[in-house]
Amino acid sequence: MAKRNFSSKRNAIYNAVCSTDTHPSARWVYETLKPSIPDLSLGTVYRNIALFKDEGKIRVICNINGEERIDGVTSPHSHCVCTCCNSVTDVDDNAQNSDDYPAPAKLGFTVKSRDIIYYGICAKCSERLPH
Amino acid sequence: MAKRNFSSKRNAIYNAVCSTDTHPSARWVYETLKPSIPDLSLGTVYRNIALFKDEGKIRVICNINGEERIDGVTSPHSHCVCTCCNSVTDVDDNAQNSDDYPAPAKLGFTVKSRDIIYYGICAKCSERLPH
DNA sequence: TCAAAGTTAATAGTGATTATCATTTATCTT
DNA sequence: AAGATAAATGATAATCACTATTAACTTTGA
Repeated sequence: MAKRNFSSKRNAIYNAVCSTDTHPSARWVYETLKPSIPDLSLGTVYRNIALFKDEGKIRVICNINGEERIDGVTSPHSHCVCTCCNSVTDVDDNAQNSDDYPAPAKLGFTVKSRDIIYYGICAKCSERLPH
Repeated sequence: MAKRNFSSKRNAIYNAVCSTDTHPSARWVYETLKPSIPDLSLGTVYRNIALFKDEGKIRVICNINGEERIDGVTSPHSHCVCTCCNSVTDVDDNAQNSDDYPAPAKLGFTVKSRDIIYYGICAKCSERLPH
């Protein structure tokens, strides 16, 4: 039997993560919800994010400047990380359409998931900066 | 003109990183060198690792349990991260042999580098654990 | 020998994350 | 509706990786 969910704050946190494509940090979620839920505690945000991770409802994308960035979309796709503005954006990558990874398998490594991250400069930063 | 290097500790730290394929953390480097260099300070390890990063002599692979894991090999290759024992191992991946990433480029994203990480269970853990 | 530049140990500080715990809230009986 | 139980939370302190500071020590080149 699935665990029931008694908590409106938990829902709010999950919805906040899922309703953005910014791949937010825990602090972003906290600061975003705080105005509409004034008695929200940062600990609650961390606690529930940890819960969602365990449940597989969200995934960790990367760690930028010591902050973990998460994603509510768990279907396979890749990410672009801008080393200038620290934005994390989605990118559909044909390379993702595979379940077979011969190179790790050859080493006896059982692949559960694969992450591809492109590091570089996003479109906005390219425009803004001198060429 | 390249900055000169007057420091034997700096060399020891760089050599420690390069002479292992464990993709160590700063703490690992510190604890590995401490017996032979008793007056080594953890701050020195962090400071020099930051320096090597700036110089492009080492790269950051991932962040496991809050710890940054680094690699002295900067030529393109992928990594396997065991979610059981936290080992990080190299894997040669044909997918690395490309300089052209059409999917991010389509979004105006300029790719500087790409990281592929396979998450799963390493050979040792597979043997050791019940099937 | 000497001064300037490089490097360091020791230490304190920072910021993200986690643990603790008393309190509040929701659910389940009766 | 009321009491019992379990779930969830806020507030706070603690932890842990990492960074900054600073005074002392080294190396170099003159």
